[in-house]
Amino acid sequence: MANRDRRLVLTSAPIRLAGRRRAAARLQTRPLERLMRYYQYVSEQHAPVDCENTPRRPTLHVTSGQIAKALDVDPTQVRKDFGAIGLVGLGRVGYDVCEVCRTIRALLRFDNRYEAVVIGAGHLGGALAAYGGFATYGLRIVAVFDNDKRKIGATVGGMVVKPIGLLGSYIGRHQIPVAIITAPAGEAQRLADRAVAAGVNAIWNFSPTQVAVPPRVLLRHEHISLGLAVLAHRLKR
Amino acid sequence: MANRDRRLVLTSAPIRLAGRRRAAARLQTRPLERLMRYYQYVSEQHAPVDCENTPRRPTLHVTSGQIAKALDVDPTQVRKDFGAIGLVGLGRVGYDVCEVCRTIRALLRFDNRYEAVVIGAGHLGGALAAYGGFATYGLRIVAVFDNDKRKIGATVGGMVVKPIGLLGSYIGRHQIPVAIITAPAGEAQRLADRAVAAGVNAIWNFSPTQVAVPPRVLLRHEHISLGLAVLAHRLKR
DNA sequence: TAGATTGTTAATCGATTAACAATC
DNA sequence: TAGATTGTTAATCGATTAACAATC
Repeated sequence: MANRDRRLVLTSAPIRLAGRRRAAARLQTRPLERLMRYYQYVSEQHAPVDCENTPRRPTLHVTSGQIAKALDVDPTQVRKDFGAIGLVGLGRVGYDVCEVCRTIRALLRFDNRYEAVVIGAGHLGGALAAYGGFATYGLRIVAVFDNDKRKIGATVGGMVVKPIGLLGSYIGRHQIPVAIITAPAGEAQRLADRAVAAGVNAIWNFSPTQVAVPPRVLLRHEHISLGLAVLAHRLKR
Repeated sequence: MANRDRRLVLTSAPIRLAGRRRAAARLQTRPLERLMRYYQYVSEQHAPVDCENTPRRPTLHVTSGQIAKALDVDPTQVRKDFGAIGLVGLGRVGYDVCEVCRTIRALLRFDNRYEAVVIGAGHLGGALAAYGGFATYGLRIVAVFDNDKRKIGATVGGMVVKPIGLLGSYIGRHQIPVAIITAPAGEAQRLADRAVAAGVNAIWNFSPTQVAVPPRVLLRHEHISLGLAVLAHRLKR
């Protein structure tokens, strides 16, 4: 009975939105990453191509057990995470695949578009610039910068590499919120400083070193060698 | 006094090694990653070039507070992690920089050499193959495979791209323990299966999808878009 | 010595897992 | 109905933080 009341509340649009806002505000990195993994799995393995826009009948379902097994997490964890973002399942049936996808997309704001610049036109910078998959999550790379004369003017991921000298004015003029740093360790901090000074709100750092930014700027390190160290250590035991 | 005894024990080679083994066996992913970050920071910011082989006088020191501040962790955490791997500091002085580096290198077996193949000669595969930084941690990429005729025969990171058809025999003949997968999502599982069948002990997966492997095989996903989702979500609040 | 730093215990916090009634 | 699955509470576990004596 209490449960039934709750579902009624949750299907009422404005209150449900408020619920989502609260949940979003509270989401820590770990739960966020789990939601992301649920989304990847469910959208790839279970969802019909365009189910997010045109829900099908009969509805497809996925159980917490399926997700848990595929992603090597606890089924209870999945149900808890889903409950926390307002997803309600059906006993003996599971969760509506399209609703799962839609809810996570909305919560994580995949449909908000953000533009980014890549700083460093090396192999990794090129890989990121050329990778189309980020668009799914709302990120579009719009420019690539480098300070190597041999790279400036070359085409990377369909974009002409610009000199670092133009970085600040480009970010300012186009109000770019994200800078992706793929420069070598020795230059990462200096380049991050320039991007921050020009006004970015977030730094996504792929250089193999730590960079420091003011508290107002979001920072995420993508420590690739760190993953390697973990793998190597386990391999060597 | 108790402390003094402990230090004497720890400097006795065989017992110290046993201590390390125990510590290593217990290390979970999180602590391992922290140790790795400590190493990166201390070796980059504090260590003289070759201090691991030829310790300098006067000895350089680093405090848990310095490390904590730079890496945004708790100083107590640093001291605990260091204590757990047998590092002993000096009151009011800190930890011997070279000893920190040497101990972590030994514990994480950076000097053990492991060979790896890259499967997928796209931008990301090329970036990994060309990146020299992995050598620091013991990984050497020795071959790159692809099934695209336009890529086979091309040179990536100094290596000639081989056809996927040769993957199994190459891994078997050279006893390659690690396969790095940078193929598109749709092919990742099939390629992982082939690498596993050929005998690799570990899969380092950069494809934007989950792959499944038998329990005997180590698996590490490097979920790059996952980092993006976290960043984007925080940016959008 | 005085004061900064370590090493360690205890307290807190949060995340994970177990258990099970409610549900379809 | 019977049985699989959800939703939720309680218990466990581990990680983080606080506190402080010992140390240099």
